[in-house]
Amino acid sequence: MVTERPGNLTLTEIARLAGVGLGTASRALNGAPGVAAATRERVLRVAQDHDYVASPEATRLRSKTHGRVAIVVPHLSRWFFGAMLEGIEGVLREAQIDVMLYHVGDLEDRRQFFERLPARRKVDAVVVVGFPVEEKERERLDLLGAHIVAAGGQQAAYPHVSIDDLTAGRQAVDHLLSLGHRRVAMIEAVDPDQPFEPSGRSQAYRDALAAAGLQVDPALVVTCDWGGEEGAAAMGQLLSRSIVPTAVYTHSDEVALGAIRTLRRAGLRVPEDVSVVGIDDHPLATLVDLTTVRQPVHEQGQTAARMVLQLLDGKTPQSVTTPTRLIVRGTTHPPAGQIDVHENAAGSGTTAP
Amino acid sequence: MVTERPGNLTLTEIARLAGVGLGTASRALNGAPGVAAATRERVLRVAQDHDYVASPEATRLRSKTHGRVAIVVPHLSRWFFGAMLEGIEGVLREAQIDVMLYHVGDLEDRRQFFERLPARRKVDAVVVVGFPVEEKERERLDLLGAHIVAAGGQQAAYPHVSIDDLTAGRQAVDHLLSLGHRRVAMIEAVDPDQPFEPSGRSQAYRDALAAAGLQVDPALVVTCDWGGEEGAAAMGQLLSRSIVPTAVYTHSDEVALGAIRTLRRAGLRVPEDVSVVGIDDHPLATLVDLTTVRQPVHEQGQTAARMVLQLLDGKTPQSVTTPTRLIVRGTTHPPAGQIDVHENAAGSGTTAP
DNA sequence: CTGTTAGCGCTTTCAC
DNA sequence: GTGAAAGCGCTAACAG
Repeated sequence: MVTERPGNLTLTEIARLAGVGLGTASRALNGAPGVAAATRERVLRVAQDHDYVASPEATRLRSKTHGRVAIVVPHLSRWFFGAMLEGIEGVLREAQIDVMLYHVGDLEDRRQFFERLPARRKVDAVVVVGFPVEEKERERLDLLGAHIVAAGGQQAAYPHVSIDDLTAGRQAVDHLLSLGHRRVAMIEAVDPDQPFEPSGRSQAYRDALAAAGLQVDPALVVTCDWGGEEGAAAMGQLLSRSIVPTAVYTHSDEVALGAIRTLRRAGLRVPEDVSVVGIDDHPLATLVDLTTVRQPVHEQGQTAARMVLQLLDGKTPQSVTTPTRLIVRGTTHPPAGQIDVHENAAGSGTTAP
Repeated sequence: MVTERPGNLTLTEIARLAGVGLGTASRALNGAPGVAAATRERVLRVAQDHDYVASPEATRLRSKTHGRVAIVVPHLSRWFFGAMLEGIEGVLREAQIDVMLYHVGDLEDRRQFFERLPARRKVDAVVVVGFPVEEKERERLDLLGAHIVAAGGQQAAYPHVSIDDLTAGRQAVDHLLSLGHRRVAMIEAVDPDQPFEPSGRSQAYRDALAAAGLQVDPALVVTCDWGGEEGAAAMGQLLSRSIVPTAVYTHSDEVALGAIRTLRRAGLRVPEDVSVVGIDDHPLATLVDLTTVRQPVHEQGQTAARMVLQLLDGKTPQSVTTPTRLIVRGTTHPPAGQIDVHENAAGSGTTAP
């Protein structure tokens, strides 16, 4: 419990205090073979007493490895990314690997990240969360000389884990269709801070309608930036058009919540007049009784981290697609006037404000 | 643009390629004085061409500093913590400082963190977010030999930034009181994963009632774990008691949302029958028209990071308390009938749509 | 088993 | 100005 210069003795000092050579001290501390039990014991005690820890810089300098991985995320305050981070960090921490965080909030941040590569020579692997890495960026990333894993985005280029947007979207739209809706609108969300990327969730809408023998009516589709307020505005646009939908499919729960607010403010009841479905199963979705498609985000994060571990272990991980599931709650309902269709909702009553 | 072994030449090699000595190369790259312009130019070009970056381990080994700070958070998927993280990371990144992330999700994680001190000898400072550090833990933290800053929690021990819970709570409760409410309930939230800490938000409730000349009725107070579902259950408890409140003060927006769901499911209208107020101004609050007390979380994060920068710069930062502000939206309203009290019939089947 | 000796890649005197 | 040399704290290879 002797502690003066808080825990920064050098190995050499520890060795001297324990009355052994530098090499022996090192071996003892690292559990390397070839040290007498008694000697090891003594060294360990001295180290313990002085709260000794090896200098990571020095250790890493020799060992060529960093024991660190970088996580690159475009957002930090959105639930999806937080949950992903939590999943990744959890298994990495358990493996005693340090996590470095890089936030690339907008295009400029992103450009800088790939140009400066601040993680350069600092990490053994990087996990890219929730955005597709472009060709040019991939070249830069190669310079890191680190393993790369993608989480929450389709990335043919790297081992990755994500949901199938095509399926998730189908689950949402098919649900509306099977309730009997025919005028199904879509609010498609794009991330304004990232390069445009054609979305599987949008394709799913077209596929679902086609499968049901319906035409896509451009008047029923509107695009907005990702986010609740944006979804609310988009719903406003939809309502200003000639044709009013009986159901709205949105790309995310946040957008769905915004849409619902607009609908209610316009005096429309949800779900009696208009049904709304989201994607994600955000923790607050259940609190507002939102029908949605659940994706296991935390789990995806864990899986991504395990893939990193495999990579560091010299193995080649398999990309995985995590399943999604429709969660029927109170914001979807057969269209007004429609005399009950077979499929029933599990949701309980909601209220208009 | 010559790149074979992806960006991992050593300074020695660069020096040789540039036809200069090791020392000169180092000086040139670091913008140190005493290098002929032409020479510096040449070295820079060679380095550029080979995508050279110095080995951080080697550099740090000599320089005794890490250029890294740790952020310790108890939650990652909750908006508050994500926003805080975003604020901190932003200014740190701008200062070219790397961020290491440590999640201490529950008591066990927390114990391990302080016992193992994984950030030991790896960071120049640590930012503790949203939880009070105990005496014992502080001793361990001292071992890090790093600067410490606290964000989002009252920590007399360290420079810190946070809101004043007493004030925030008062703003919420006083609002209800000023609307004319007299039967004001409180759902107080505690973090089940952290040691119990008396909350300023609870004290604010007592203070506000006292100031209004009202008694605290234990039947109107219920405690729950932090979170929406928990808030919903707590509201259920409140409704099962003899006396039904006309207004409910909750410690956070998530809890408020849960409470609202329960109220509506019980057939009570919000705000006509019962008013509800939260704290935080969660981004979704506006989408559900929740009256709340806003705290500038992102900004708190930025401030905390700037404090870190000052500390690293040898200065002594001043702790700061960020102001909060009541945001009146649609979930609060004067009590029904102000005069006539009994028309509530809780739990009956008056279910609105 | 254990002490000694090279470096890991870099920064920083110190001479020239 | 610039090169050579001395470490930063540690691990690994080498002799004892």
